[in-house]
Amino acid sequence: MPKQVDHKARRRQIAEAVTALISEGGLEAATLREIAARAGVSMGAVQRCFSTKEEMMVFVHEHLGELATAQIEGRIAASGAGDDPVAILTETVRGITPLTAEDLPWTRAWLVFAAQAATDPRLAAVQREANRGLFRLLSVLVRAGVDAGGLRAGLDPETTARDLLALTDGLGVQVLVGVHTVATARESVERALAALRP
Amino acid sequence: MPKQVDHKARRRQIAEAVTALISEGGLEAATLREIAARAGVSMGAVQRCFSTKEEMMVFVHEHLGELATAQIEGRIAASGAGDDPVAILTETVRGITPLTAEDLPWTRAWLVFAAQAATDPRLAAVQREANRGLFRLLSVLVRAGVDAGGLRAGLDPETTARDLLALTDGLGVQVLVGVHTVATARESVERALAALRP
DNA sequence: CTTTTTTCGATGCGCTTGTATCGGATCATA
DNA sequence: TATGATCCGATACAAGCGCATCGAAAAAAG
Repeated sequence: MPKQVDHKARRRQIAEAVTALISEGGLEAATLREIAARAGVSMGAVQRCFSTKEEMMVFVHEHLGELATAQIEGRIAASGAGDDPVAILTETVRGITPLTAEDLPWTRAWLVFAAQAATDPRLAAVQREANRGLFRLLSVLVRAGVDAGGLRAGLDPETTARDLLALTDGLGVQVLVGVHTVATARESVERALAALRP
Repeated sequence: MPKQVDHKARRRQIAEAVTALISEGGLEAATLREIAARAGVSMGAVQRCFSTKEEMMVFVHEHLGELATAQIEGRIAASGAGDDPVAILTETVRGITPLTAEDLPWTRAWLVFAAQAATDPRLAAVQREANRGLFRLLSVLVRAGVDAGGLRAGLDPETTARDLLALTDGLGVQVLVGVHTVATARESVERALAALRP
């Protein structure tokens, strides 16, 4: 048997390089040569991990989604939410909102991918599925929260979930554009969450 | 004197071609050759209107902003709002929200430009100024509405304006991604506006 | 009708991109 | 240690990009 390399790890490593490049200089800055240089590997290594660039972009998109999921789960665990649906909902919403300056890089990358997905059918499928998954999660949490009495009665789960997603996405855009700051975004999302409680 | 062409009109014509191409295939679809073909002129004509492509993109960005302004003013005039700040606020917010399927093309183009502005300092200045203008307008309208009694007392003008902008931007993203539809976006924005009234 | 100035459409150029190719280095196995 | 499959890094290549150039066409002025 010949030399063995950890493909999974390498793909992640490359995905992080792509994310960093995109958040700094947009899609056009993410060329194969720049990606290889940033990831610290050769161009040939990148080509062996992804047979085409489109396949790479799909993977990066999915990887970004997984990072978001990890961030959310980390928040839930760290907050000791247990199985309180309201606490889980709170941390989930916080996890997808730019709350500090450290969140700006992935927020920029997320915006670029969202724009790309709006005009590219293949990425649209990935983005759509990720967003629908988030939508379903929030719906379930809102319904459970209402049933448990932690949220206002009469709250429609799906409407509430949709509006929460719209708010966090909008905050992301507005923070990047400079109308909102991370501080006002934080206040805004806390106010929206507080308004759901009885 | 030699042949004369209407540069202003041509620039608008090219800007509309660029917007259409971007809303169909993203930034990468907007090459000089495609733009010229779509606008029905030669590549040389495009080059005489804009000395560089970046200058063209800035103009297109500004043009998109002017279209939005025109759409808002058209709504205000058509609704017979007069000088009622609440009615003007309502039509302004509606004007920047994707309410029907016809709004999807410019929503896509707007998202692409927002993403581009997040990573390109020159476009960022344009986008930032446009958004701040909108923010100031909404702030003034909210303050006037509160003073006139058409909006809830105790409403902070700047906070309310920021949140309205975040909502409309978020609705744009979510509609394009497929979580919201134009119908639910319409309901959502009307609900948000209704919540401001006393 | 001639002249002159601007616009037009086309072509060429240098550059960068994504992808394909290939000899040599590398390491588990026999 | 010899072997042979696998990975590496560099280079080659075609395509497409934005931009520059140039002769021909067109129209107002003499």
